Amino acid sequence: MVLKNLIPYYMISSITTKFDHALQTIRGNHNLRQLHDCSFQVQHARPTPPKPQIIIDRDPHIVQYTKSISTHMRNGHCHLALRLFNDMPYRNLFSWNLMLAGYVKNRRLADARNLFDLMPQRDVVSWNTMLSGYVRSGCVDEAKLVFYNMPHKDSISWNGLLAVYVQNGRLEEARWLFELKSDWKLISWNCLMGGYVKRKMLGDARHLFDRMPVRDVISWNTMISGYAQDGDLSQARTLFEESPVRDVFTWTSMVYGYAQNGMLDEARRVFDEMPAKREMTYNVMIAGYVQYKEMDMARELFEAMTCRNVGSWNIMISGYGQNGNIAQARKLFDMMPQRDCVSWATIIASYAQTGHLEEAMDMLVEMKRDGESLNRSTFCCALSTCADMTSLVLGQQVHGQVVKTGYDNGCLVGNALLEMYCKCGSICEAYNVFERIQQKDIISWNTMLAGYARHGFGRQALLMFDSMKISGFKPDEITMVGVLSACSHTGLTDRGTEYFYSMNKDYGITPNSKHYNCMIDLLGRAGRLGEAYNLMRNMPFEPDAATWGALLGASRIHGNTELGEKAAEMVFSMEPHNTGMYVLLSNLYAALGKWVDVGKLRLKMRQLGIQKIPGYSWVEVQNKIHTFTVGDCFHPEKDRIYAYIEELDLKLKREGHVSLVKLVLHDVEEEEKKQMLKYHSEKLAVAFGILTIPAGRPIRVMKNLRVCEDCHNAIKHISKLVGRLIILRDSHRFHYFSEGICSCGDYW
DNA sequence: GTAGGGTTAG
Repeated sequence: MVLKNLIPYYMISSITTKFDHALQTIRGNHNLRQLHDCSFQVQHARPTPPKPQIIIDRDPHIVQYTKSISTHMRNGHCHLALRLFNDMPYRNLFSWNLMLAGYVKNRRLADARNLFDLMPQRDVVSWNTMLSGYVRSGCVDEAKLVFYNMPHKDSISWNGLLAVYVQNGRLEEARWLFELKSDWKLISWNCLMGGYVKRKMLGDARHLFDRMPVRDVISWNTMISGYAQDGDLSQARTLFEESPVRDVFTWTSMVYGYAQNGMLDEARRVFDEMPAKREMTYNVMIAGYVQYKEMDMARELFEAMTCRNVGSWNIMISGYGQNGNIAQARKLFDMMPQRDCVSWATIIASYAQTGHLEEAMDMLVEMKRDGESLNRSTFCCALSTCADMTSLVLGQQVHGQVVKTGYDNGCLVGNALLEMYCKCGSICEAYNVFERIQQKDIISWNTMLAGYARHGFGRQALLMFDSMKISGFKPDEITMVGVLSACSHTGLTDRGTEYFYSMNKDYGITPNSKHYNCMIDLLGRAGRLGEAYNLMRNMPFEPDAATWGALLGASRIHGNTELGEKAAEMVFSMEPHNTGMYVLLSNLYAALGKWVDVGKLRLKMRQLGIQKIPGYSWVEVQNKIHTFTVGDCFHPEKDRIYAYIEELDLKLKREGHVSLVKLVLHDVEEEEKKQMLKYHSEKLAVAFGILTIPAGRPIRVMKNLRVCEDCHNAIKHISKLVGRLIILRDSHRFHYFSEGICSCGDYW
């Protein structure tokens, strides 16, 4: 819960074990063709003994075998189980079923299927086991196939099919199936109701709940927690009062509901009333305090706990981390009697979030030293940290580890890798990663698209958009932000406008504030400041700092002081310390030669305590800069600039730094060039040739002055030639980019 | 010693 605000939602989902668990199988890519291409093989080395006509189930020898097989399977040692299985003098149906169930439990669906196909005979348990394998892995089609081929179906089989629909959000089909027969077991009622609750279809859930012939504590809990999580505490409370049975989940759901919605006193009242509390309930209550920044209350309860579990510690650490008290977080972390991977992930995320990126990476190293193996969640966390540090070198190291564990073609880790490479400006690598992801999801596509857009590859971004649609993905809000920003950064004003106005009709997406901001940016860049301003005025919501920032950016490009000052004023009223905007305004003045105003602005900044702008000088950059965009391809000195850049690259390489400077040039089609020329007035320097410097290492190198004088001078020289550097900074959480400009030699 | 449901926290 606490981490939700820190890292992208798909990452937080991964932290819950359940998701991680599900993920292992869902991403395992078990389509039918691959089912047969698997490692499982029953050895036929020893001649098959004469098959006993009657299966002697109680044969003590066989029972011994099956017991051992079961133990091995429980411990995840499939190969040992298989060896025993192969060694058995003969195999009864029970042992086959046991092996099958073992494979299913260990997520080795392909092996399970192969075994299933080899079975000399199958009973309803075999079929149900196979079905459950597909159900757990979310393979709807395969599950259906198994279900329809089953000679005999019992309530478990029916429930399996229902579950596979429910779990994959295919509630219409589930509903249809449910109406087919009337003798559903309680478990299936609960299953369908749970599906409605998960989808926030509380009306449907309640309807079902009211129709239920029998209810058990699970039915009540599902409904209560549904209301509680939806914030409908009065309904939850009513049901809670009515419920004939309550268990720890019933109580905890109520505490959770109140705590989540900030009704901490109510939550505490229920909590105090609750008999026989468990750590879980304490943790929920503490997490509530943490979320509403009541760290003292959280601490008090934490101290009062007689038996804390790892989760309790983790919540407290995350709470301190989130509230900026990193020292306290670290102290608790060091005090912990036991740590799990989440503890590490939390402390690392806390460091990363508070800007202590180096410490974050150090902890990562320490974590490995401590023997904690990186799992998917921690890999994601690590990669996200690398991305925030824009440290390609570290990111590549983590990537190496990922490859070793074989997580790299999974979707979750794949997406994290993708994001890391995109943020570190290594767009080609990003594309390689993208291609390797076996089952791409919408996030993969969105990340790749946004990556292209961010780095000025507008055309590729739009191509991505098309292939994404061809692959059967429906663009979502985030996709459209990427598309609009791609148009904006490529000068495709008309196309962007078209997308904006038709996205509701075409994809059913109502433009949100981010889309509007993109549009304002798009129009502003094209010099259509009036239109941009009007659009802002007619937005269905109040303009925020980003909106005004886009206008300020446009005003800077087109030298419109009046609008620029107004926009800046608005930004500063909302975000007085938005350094990027100070730089923009300062550059607007500088471009118009208003040096007096520049001076005034700098004075004001100093008064505000903004001595140096982090991220805007070569020495101080460290964390903020993701990509330096130098000049445009029509720059008169373009060739010389590139020559210098290459020279610098060589020099740095000679000093032993790997791939420090990377030059990316676009292939621009003739027609597009014309469009660009038309779009950019001569004054503009908009991204076209992109110099991408993975900021982490080289910058740190320079900070430590380990770079030779030559290189330092070369860098200075480049920026002088270019005249100015456009720094693309992305506030990645919003997929929206604001630009700051640093004047030549202006290393504050 | 074989197959099916709800759940909190990080």
